[in-house]
Amino acid sequence: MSDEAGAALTRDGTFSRRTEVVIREMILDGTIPPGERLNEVALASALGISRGPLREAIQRLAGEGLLTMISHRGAFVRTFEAREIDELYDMRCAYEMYAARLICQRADDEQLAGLESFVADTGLAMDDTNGRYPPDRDFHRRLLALAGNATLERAALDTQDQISLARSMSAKAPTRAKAALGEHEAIVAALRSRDADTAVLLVQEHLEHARRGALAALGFTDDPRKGNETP
Amino acid sequence: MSDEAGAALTRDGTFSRRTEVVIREMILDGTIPPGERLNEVALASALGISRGPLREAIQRLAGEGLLTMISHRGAFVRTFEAREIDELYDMRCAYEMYAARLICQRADDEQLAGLESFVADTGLAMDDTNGRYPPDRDFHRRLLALAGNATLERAALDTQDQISLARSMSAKAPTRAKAALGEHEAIVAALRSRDADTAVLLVQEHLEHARRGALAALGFTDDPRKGNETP
DNA sequence: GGCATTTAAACTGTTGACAGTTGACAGCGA
DNA sequence: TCGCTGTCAACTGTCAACAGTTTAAATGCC
Repeated sequence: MSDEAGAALTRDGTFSRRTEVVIREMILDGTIPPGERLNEVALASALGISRGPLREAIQRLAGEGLLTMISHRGAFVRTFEAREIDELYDMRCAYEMYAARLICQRADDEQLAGLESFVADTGLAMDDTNGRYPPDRDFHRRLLALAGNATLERAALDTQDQISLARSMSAKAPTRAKAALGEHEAIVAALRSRDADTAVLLVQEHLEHARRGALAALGFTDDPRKGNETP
Repeated sequence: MSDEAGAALTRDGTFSRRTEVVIREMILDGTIPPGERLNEVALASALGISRGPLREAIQRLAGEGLLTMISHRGAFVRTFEAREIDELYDMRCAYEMYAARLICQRADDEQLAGLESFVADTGLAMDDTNGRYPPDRDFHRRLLALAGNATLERAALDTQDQISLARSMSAKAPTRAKAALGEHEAIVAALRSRDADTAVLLVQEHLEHARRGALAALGFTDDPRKGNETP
């Protein structure tokens, strides 16, 4: 990333796959902001490859929901309507609520202890974060990993990436760091006592809070299921 | 589909997109069975196009989980281990359990009445189906549509397609048609009375039955979370 | 005859060039 | 000045050919 673009894909593998990860990083970095078009000839020459493998990488990223493709007009970094963000949070709910259920069945105590100490450590480190809470993402990643379902984990991480991209449309940060930490602690406690119903409920409530925070930060004040308004 | 391959993509749109739907149909049809390789030059010439747009279609289908790509070896119609099928049923559970919850909140009585009459009609039509129950797929499609979340619906349908492909690895049909019908009726009843918790539970049980039936039909007898065995 | 090694065919990954489309700009007319 | 039209540059969609890898046959050796 700090390298020049052309040198960024000198490792092994096909150009197509390396290009995919480079562009994904550029999108999630903000190097290419939402709404911006990917000029194929410019991007290909910047990456030192031809348009063929670049286009293949673009197809895959579009399938992941990070790019929007319009016929004869090109690929654009995806932008999100309020409705779409709301739907993505539904997805997160579906994934993580079920993951919590799986964890109660499958995860061993050692794994849960690891998650618990992670929450404790990040709680100590969090003092003057001005409402930001960077470990939140990692907490959810670890949670999903403990469910022991690689398919579910990947799908959920893709959804996380889309939400992350959507949030990058606004510079406003969430302001509920301490609340989020407390909710994480409560979720872990429920998991440790293998209380699936409580864990699922706590995950749902936690994500509902996150949903409202995200929609507010992006300036979507109304109910996204009614009408749309741009910030 | 009944046309020759070359004439199958004469409608409007780009070659790449038309090729994508043609190949998806060929995979789900069984025209190209699981495990078979897609020979790019042969397939491209059969479709009357060049390898470029074909490869782009392949990338997208791989992203959907219908193809497996191996570097320098090509794209293969996906095959599934017991573990992967088990994971896919987890996904279905996550999607449809949450969909049931959303339906209880959002769907209006008219929509639920439509679903109810669909179940009633297919129940009457089902007499001598020898254990097969074709409307099952449509029931779940309708259920997902009523959740009012296009993102969730598409993801769930993709998972359905993957499961359908996995089941095509075996000719054995499920033998629980009447049980499935009864479970559908119970689910609809819970939805109509807006009893979210019951609906979610019934969906989960229904899908657990389907999971066991699928794994048994495919010859996976052991717990897929332990070891693997091929039928 | 069976097995390792070599060789050639087949196929994928990549490239550069061509063709059709889109969007913008200049020019014309009201 | 505003709107319409025709033209043009830029870009995407597509193609055919080249290069490197894999697979399979063919050869040689034990």
